[in-house]
Amino acid sequence: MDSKYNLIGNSKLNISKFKIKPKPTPILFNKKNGPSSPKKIRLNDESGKAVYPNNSNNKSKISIQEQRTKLPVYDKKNKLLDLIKRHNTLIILGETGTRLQNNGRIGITQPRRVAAVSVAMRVAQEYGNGETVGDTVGYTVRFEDVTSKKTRIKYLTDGMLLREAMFDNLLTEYSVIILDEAHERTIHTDVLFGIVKNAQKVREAKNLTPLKIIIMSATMDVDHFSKYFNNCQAVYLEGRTYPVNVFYTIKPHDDYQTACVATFFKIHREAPANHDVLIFLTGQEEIETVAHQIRLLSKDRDVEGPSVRVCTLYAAQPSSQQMSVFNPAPENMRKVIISTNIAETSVTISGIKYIIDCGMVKARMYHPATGLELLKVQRISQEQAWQRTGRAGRDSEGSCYRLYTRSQFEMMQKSTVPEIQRANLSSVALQLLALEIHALYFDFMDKPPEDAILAAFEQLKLLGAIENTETSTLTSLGNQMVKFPLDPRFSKVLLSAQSYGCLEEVLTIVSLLSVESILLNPPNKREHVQNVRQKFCSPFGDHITLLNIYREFSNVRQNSRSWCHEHCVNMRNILQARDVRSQLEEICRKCGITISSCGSQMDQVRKCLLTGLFMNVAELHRDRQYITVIIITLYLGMWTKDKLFQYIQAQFCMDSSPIMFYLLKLFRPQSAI
DNA sequence: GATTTGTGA
Repeated sequence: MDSKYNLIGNSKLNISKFKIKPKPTPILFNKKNGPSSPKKIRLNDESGKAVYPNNSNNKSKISIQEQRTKLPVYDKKNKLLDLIKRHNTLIILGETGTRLQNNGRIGITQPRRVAAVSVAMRVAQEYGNGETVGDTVGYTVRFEDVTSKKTRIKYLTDGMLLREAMFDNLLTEYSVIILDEAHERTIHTDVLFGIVKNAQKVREAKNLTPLKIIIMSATMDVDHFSKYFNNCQAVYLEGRTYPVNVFYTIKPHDDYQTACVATFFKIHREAPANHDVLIFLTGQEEIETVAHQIRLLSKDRDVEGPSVRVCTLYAAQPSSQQMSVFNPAPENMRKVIISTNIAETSVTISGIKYIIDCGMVKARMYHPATGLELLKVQRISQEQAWQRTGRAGRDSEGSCYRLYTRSQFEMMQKSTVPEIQRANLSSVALQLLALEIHALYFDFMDKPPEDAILAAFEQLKLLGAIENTETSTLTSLGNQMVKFPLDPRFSKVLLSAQSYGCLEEVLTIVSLLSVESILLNPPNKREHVQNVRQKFCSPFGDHITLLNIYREFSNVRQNSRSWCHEHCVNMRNILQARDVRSQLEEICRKCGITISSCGSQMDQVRKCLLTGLFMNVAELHRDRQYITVIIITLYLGMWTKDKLFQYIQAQFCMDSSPIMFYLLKLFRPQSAI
């Protein structure tokens, strides 16, 4: 188990013969005796978890039975089953599918939709008997429920199980809950920890069918998990991966972009053409500039080595471009993929021999005092570093170049701060209140900061979901808000819409605001974008502009793909908005809310938006900066938030008010109210 | 004067 990463390799590099602008510092790497093992124990069969179809095609043609016997877990199957039978809560380190004879369903959660769906398909296939997904083995994710009365093993996203828990906090449908990928510590998994733990306890006390809990994780920090689950038993499953040589730089390099380029060409000169390289950077802009530099330099006559295919990979990209990273390069060509942390867990690419890790990541932070979220580039954790390293050792031996020193590595945090400790908690607080739990007293594995919880309650109070911040019960408005799979601010806007007579419009706008941006802004087509969008622009603000775009999109009868292309609209995201919209519409209908349109009376829409989004109101200052009114008043220390709210409402109703109406998700704030 | 890591209901 300790020999997963061997440390071998040559530390002498010489890259000075390459011309790189700005003038490159030679990047020297050290071979150091790092930790002999990373923080991960994984079984290496993930063929069922391929994120994209291309990836699953390289599944070999051997039978399921043969594949099964080759799994590292195979020999330990009986021992494992025995342990599961004997313990009510169990932590499994490693990765496995499971089957268990019992009454009631087995629920297995995954952080991502694709994983839930593809693992369910694989397990259904394993089950045999000519069954298909939806029979004994099924899955439930948003927009898609492929289960039946027969279904005994149900895969679902962690967010989905959380939603189910809100209507049945004892999870009576299930006799076993398996929380997979628990080490990822998504907000949803973290809340589920407390909910399943409580359900197990209450079911036992009430003499109901016992609930078995299995936590599957790839982290070594078992003690933390075990302690939380009343010192339960933990099992290690040994994995199988190939050794990866790890190198550190001799001295620190602040300019990691240049260091990336230099290191790439060092590898490029030495390695055979079919050895692919994966580079981790923090964001779109960085990726595009490094890609540009590598493209230019690789065409330079003085540069030795095969020709290069440069692929970029980040979530905002259109999916057609994303797919291209899976196409193998021709025989005599090297493929280099430059990616954000999307390639860390969500997208798995085979054939990677080399990793270049810049050691940084862009992370979302939440500032409770102002209620604003921001993205900040910061050092990765050691766990993350090992995760990146591991992307090389999947098919064969590989190497990882870390663009930081050994001692910088040791200074890094051991593990990533769980999301729940750095997020806006208003949604979580609302969901817990639906279970009559006050978030301040919830049994978190890692408690979020108290001021973040209080800020969430403050927000819920301003929205009218609760009467005071100490309460554990919701108002009737709050109870309605819980029904929508949305940020509480958006739920509030939807529920106000009826009285403004504009639900038709608001359904669209809220859907567009709750998905990733539908607007693509390719840097080389800036003028085209401006021209083609002109006709959608509304003097009433960006929300109305978005509404106009959506309306035209839904009027396009044929070939919406080319329409999207022509108008630089992200097809994937606008289709997702359409799905969200119909889901929300359905929920409204079930609540008996009538859907009416305000025609061209856009001030109705804007007033309605304000009922939930008033915290984002900002003033435009002379230096063209937007400053939220909340920040201004907090800074001046004059007003309470209640007073602020009244002020904004009063201002809004006047005609020539100086207040700007501005949201975080807007592409170009332009509208004066 | 300029733009956004990644998930999820």
